[in-house]
Amino acid sequence: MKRISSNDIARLAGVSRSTVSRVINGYSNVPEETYDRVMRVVREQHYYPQISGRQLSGKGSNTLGLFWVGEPNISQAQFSSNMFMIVVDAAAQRNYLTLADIVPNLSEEKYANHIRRVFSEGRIDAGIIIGASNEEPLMDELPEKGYIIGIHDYFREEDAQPLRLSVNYDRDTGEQIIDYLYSLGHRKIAILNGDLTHQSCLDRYQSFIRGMTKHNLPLRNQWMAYGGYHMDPAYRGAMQMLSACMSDLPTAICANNDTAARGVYKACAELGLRVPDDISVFGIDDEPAASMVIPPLSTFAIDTRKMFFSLVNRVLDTLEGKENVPQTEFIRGTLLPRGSSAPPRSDRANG
Amino acid sequence: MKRISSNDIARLAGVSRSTVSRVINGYSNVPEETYDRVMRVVREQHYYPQISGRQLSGKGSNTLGLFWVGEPNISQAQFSSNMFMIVVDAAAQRNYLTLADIVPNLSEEKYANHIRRVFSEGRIDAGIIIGASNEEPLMDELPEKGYIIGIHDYFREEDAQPLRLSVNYDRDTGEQIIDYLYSLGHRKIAILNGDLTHQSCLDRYQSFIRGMTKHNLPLRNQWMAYGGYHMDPAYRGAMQMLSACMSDLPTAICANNDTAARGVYKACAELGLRVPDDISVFGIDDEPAASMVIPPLSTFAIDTRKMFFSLVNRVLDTLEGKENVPQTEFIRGTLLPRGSSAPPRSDRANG
DNA sequence: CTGAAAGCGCTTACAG
DNA sequence: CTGAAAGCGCTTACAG
Repeated sequence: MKRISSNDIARLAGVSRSTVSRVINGYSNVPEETYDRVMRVVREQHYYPQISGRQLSGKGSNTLGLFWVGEPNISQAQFSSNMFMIVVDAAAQRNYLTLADIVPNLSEEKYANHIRRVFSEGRIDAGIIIGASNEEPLMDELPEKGYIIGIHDYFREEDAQPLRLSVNYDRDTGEQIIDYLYSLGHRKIAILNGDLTHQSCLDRYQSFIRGMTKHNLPLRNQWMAYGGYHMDPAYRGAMQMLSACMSDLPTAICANNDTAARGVYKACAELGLRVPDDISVFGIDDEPAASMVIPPLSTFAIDTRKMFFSLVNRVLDTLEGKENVPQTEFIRGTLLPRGSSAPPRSDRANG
Repeated sequence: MKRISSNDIARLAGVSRSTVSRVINGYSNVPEETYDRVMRVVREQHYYPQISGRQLSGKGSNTLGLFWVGEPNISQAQFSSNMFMIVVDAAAQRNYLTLADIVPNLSEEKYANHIRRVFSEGRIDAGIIIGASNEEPLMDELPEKGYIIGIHDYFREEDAQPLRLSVNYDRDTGEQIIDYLYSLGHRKIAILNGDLTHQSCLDRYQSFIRGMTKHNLPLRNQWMAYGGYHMDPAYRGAMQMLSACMSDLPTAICANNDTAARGVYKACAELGLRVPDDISVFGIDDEPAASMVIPPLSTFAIDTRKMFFSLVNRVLDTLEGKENVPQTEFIRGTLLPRGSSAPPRSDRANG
């Protein structure tokens, strides 16, 4: 497979490589006649300059990195699996290609090196990172080295870094859910947390607490547990929590996301607790399945597309030298009550 | 951001760039002592050679292209959205990065050029293509130009092309579904097709016909319609078909995939037809929601992961010069009856 | 075993 | 307006 080079185009068009380059890059100092002559040959030959040559002479790669930190097999978490395509789409709309890589974690040096390598080899102009914990040192190192990164779900108020951008979830998600459950009459509410080193989980947890405190609701240890992001850990967390307090059950339980809420459904079914008759269940995300489960899951809808378009656009703005690009943005979600939440039984009996 | 070059490493290690290159590339003719000295500096400096330099001197990019042809907003079709991540994962397992791009279609020259450009610029060593129709001329042009491509759901028996690989679905999917429905007692079966220029849809359609013919079942025009891949077109297709033959309804309806089957659910609900009491419904794919809808959807489970691992591995094998790599593979699926299919009412009344 | 040199395909001051 | 030349960061025959 012999590739055509700018030399071939130059020869065919009867000009020098310099001129070919000027035409390709749309420089102004080329007379129309020359431009047309060169451009015709370029089109005829389907010529596109080798990116390696371009890059070596100082141009960018027009490529956005996308690093997924975590399990690649996310069939259970439908919500996450869309993120990939949304980032590619957002980048494509600005004429960037997306170079994607998956690493299981960042704590092992070899995986962190994976990311260092992609930046260092000059394959990408900037990177999007999904799944990094808020304490990940690489998120300091990369921007310090001069690389522009955009991190999903990451917030560091104290030390801003001009080259580190992020996008975040509503910080009062938990409070909004508690407010709603409170308005239904719930006073005994349980929380199933995610991984608190992730900003959103911490925010949600704190915001649940804020809501509970505001309404003077009891914060009981046995009504708090780890549930994670997937069905299995949430199922186990809910089983353990609920079976330990069968004599004094909460009337509602809030999971860290919809997939975890489905784990709660499973635990409830197994313990003979009906949703929402015996216990109300809330998720977060509004993943496609949320409206299809029985009963339809009450949740807090997240606009993933909006989140990643905001992040990608701000990263590319920064890369292209735009000034005053906001470093982070909190994308507001929407409370979306469905059949899985109802007034607690005692209330309904009374009213 | 000043990057370190092989020159810097050479200087720090007291050798020439040639030797640095030999060490980096693991050539055998380097004494251990030299190797260690250079490698220590490489590690200390977190040095990774610029790919543009490497590529220009004739090395590959270690990158696999991934081209998605179609709607980027696939929130409705959960099944497809996993494909992206699976390809990235499969490539990562073989130490390739994945360069992804989305184009709405291939019939417009500008989008076809998008793909030509990515290959031509030397960004990728080979490419995976999802969503190309079986008649797409670009699928001939690319391998003829010397590019290795792996196409999802593409089959051309007549003219094989050594550089064109593909992965395909079961060719008797439809027949297996018909066999099962027949065994339940169904004799009046309707089909909702997808886009017949896509190999799988054509295969499914032909295989439905084969099954119907085998069992001497009637092939009626009014029991065949276009339903596509998404809820809306399937809903419309089912509405139109069913409302046109209310006096002589089919007892079962087969959709082209699970998402389309959910459109059929919606149409049935609207027409007052109960699933499966009045009509059985079958999907294909076994997407996550299939087991969650009410009633749980009978379907034909596809192992997407297996499909794409087969495709990616064969493409990379071919790229790496392996001999006798199979050009295509048909990945068998599994019939998965659930609550949405049952014997037709007349049978149950009788039996 | 190892260095000096050529070459890969571009872009961009520089000179005219 | 345009060409010749230098330079980007690698790898790889070639010589020694």
